Amino acid sequence: MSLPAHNNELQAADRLTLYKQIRHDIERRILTGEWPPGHRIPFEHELMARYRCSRMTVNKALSELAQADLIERRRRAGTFVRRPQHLSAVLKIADIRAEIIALGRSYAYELIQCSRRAANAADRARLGVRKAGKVIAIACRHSADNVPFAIEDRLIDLDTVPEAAAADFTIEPPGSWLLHHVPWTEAEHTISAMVADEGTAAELDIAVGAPCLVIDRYTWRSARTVTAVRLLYPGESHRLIARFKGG
Amino acid sequence: MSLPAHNNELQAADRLTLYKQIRHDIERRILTGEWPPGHRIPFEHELMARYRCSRMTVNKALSELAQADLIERRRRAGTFVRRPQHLSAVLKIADIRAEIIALGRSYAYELIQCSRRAANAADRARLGVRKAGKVIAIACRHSADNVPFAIEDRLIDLDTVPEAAAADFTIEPPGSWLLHHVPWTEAEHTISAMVADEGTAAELDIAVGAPCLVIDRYTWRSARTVTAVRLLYPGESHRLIARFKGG
DNA sequence: CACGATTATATGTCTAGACATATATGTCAA
DNA sequence: TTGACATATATGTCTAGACATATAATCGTG
Repeated sequence: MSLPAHNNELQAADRLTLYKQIRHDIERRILTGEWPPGHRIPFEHELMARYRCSRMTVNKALSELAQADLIERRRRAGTFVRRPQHLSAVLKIADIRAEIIALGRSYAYELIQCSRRAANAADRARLGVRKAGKVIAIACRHSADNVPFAIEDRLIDLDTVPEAAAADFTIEPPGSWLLHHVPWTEAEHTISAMVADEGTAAELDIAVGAPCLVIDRYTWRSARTVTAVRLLYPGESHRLIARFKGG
Repeated sequence: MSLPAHNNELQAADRLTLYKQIRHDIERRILTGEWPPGHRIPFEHELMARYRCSRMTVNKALSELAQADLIERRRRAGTFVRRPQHLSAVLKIADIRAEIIALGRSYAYELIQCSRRAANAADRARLGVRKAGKVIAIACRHSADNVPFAIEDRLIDLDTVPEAAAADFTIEPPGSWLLHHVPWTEAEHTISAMVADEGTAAELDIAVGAPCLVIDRYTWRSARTVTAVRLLYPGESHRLIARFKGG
């Protein structure tokens, strides 16, 4: 158990670079429970010997695991497997048009209403701005295979995104337009449920009183409000989602 | 503009380490739009000169930004600001007990039903397993300030988690127990909406026909099913959530 | 025994090199 | 014009050191 420790310790393919092999090796031991939470991972100098490499290489592997919250590193004490405090899922909310097309279904878009106006009190509250600027208010509907998929009710702050005044939202959904014209924003999402009132039921072609999933998204870009949107999905077409990390 | 370029280029506090200052500096330029999507970030050797440091230091900053999908690196071509393809939010689903306590509200837990049985067809479908093993089926309710907060309907696979047979779910919520005894699982979430039927309405103390948010979570651990749970939240107590990255 | 000062040590960051590798681009021939 | 080939170059990984820094453990002292 001494000579080619290299090959004994690693079971990943050789095509991976060394630090990635180390990272995956440690990740595997954590995820399978071989090293449970609280377990002290071998010191860097021990891993150097085990994998026959320099400390920087070991450090790169451990740094990435620490960044992913799988391990915790404490000076002088060592490196420990973390206990996940909360489930954490990555919720991917694609551009609806792209999402439907990616599902291989036909996409249709209808602009229900679009107006440009000075922000009223309700608009300002929704956008979280104080002074009265101009906004675009949009209502539209996304359909997949000619069945209503979601309705969208959106405000765009024209002070932040003046280019939006020139966009043609009869052709392009505002979400898609924004995604391509106002990149790298930050957003806050709130998810809730509601029952369809008469107007909603008509727009989504469902029964009054049927459940709907609501996603409210508020988007900004370095301290300036960009847009606020409410998306309504019929409850049965259950919504997405995905991925891991957690206990 | 030549001598202490160091101080000209960076505006972050000096207490940060150099590579973090570089990372934040570049991140800021991307997030404010100074460097829009597609923009080529200076080559590593240019950043070395700009920040007066070695290539490894620049590389560490850029590697982290690449890991966060803010930039894309292509050999021979250079490093470019990425266009975010989809909104991506980190949805943190805390242990309900911990979540309520963290909100400063009083937490109460009631076990409604708990039984141990051989998995029937419905159980197997829900857990995604083929062979018939033993399961624990649990129904319980979480309350905040004596108001129903969520009801939980859960199956635990005893083949994967035999220790669960010894747990006392009259005292500890199964989610909390699992979090502390079966760490580092993976999970898939589905979010949808439904209206309360009679039973649900009674358990959540809401009206029949009121909206509910539904989170279905399926949890596994290295190819073995751990648990499947359905959480029902009254729709008004809108659900959480959070954070950024996206266009 | 309690508590403050000292020391040892594991991680955090950084350097100045090196070679590997993917690929954009230019060159040349068909 | 096009396709095959060679070349240049930016990133990817790695090394063998160095010093910094936080802190666990130890030692001394009251």
